Amino acid sequence: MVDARQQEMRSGPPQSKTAYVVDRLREEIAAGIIVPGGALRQTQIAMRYGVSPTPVREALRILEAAGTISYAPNRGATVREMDPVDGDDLYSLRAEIEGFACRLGVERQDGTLATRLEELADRLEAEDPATGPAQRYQLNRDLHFLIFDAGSQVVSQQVASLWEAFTPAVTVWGVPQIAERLNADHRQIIKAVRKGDAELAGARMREHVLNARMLRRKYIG
Amino acid sequence: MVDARQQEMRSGPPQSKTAYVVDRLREEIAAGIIVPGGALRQTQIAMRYGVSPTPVREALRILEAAGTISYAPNRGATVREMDPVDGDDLYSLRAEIEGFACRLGVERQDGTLATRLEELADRLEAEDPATGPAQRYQLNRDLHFLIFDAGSQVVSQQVASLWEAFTPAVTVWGVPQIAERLNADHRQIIKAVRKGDAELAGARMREHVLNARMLRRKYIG
DNA sequence: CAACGCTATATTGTGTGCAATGTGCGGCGG
DNA sequence: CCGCCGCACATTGCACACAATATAGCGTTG
Repeated sequence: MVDARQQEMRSGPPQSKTAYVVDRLREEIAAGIIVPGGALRQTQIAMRYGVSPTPVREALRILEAAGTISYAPNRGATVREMDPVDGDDLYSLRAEIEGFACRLGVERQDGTLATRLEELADRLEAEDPATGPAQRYQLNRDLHFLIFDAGSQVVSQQVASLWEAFTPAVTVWGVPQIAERLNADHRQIIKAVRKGDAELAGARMREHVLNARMLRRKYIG
Repeated sequence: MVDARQQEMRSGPPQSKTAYVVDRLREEIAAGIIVPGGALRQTQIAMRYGVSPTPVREALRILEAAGTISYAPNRGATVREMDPVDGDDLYSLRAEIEGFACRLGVERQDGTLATRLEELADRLEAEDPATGPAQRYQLNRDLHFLIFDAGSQVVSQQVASLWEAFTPAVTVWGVPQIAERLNADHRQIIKAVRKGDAELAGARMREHVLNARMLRRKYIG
């Protein structure tokens, strides 16, 4: 047993090795340690994480179903690479879906939502830029799903599945100009949430995602 | 080896047993042979389909990621049951997504789309009601994805993943009044496709799905 | 009599071995 | 010298055996 694994699994309830491998692979893909197009050899991954190939295979199936990796029968898995057009399309789709999910969330919110969002936005803006994009990405994600979860679990899950197909998007939070703009968007959305104006919040969320699409094109290419 | 399996696998290129099990489970869930809430015992399924538990486990992971079944650690999988509110929410989400996907498809279509759609609509309306809803459901699905695939592969895949979470919806095609109305909707959408009016087609697709939601509530819910 | 704990059983979770499949290199023939 | 065939290796796919975990039923005890 490798130390790293026990470290990781110490916190929280004991999870299955399959779940553990899924998490680790997601992390490493998001962090760019495993590059798009790179082959994922199951025996190699198994040794790397100190587990047998069986849970690795299950993890790969899960990631494939989520769209994070692509799978060729008898030839193994590779990290999915996305051409720019597809990336734009996925952002457009996100804009539509998250606009809707946000509307639903604001319609059905209890009174505490806006306050909890502000707290998250504070922490997000306070993040030290030196810590890398991963932290900010995670906080951003939490912020979005705080709204969606207030609406409908099933809808929120579907949005989550869309984000899975999209892990490389972490990188946008590495560009200060982008982060600044997206944070400003968040504040506008939260204002609408506080007013309880679901239509407005939804529309702003939609614009927010379209902004992210535009900014990514502009600064990252 | 059970005959049934060889029968099934004879057509087309040899697929993995995991894929085979996924297909079979989907079928049986869609057909109502495996009822929502029903437990899915992996050893039982393995024997039933003449494979070992290993590919069954992988299939269950895939279906779980797709949202078709839900999974409790150490306690096994059950066919996901959807309460009416969640069903409505999912239809609403589908309306937004498919409206967008349809817009995209019509914008990017080549000249043959409308004709191919009409052909499918003809076959769908010609279906003998006695053959049960599964055939019509499948044709309906083909019709929808013919449009979506004309737009963006990645978007279409995301729509597909949403349909997966939704297999029990087959039943709507068992009610003649519903089928009739949905067929009429299709014709209206196809008219807009033929005109190349992406906005209109998208709006009609959106309405079409909202109609399905309403009809399901009225005749089934 | 009720509630608790324990044990027996069923089911899932993981590791390991081997078969099936695909890939790349080296030799053979043109 | 170039192309093709076939063999050896690497990798995936599947089956099976065993370990870990949850559940149900029974007996015991307050």
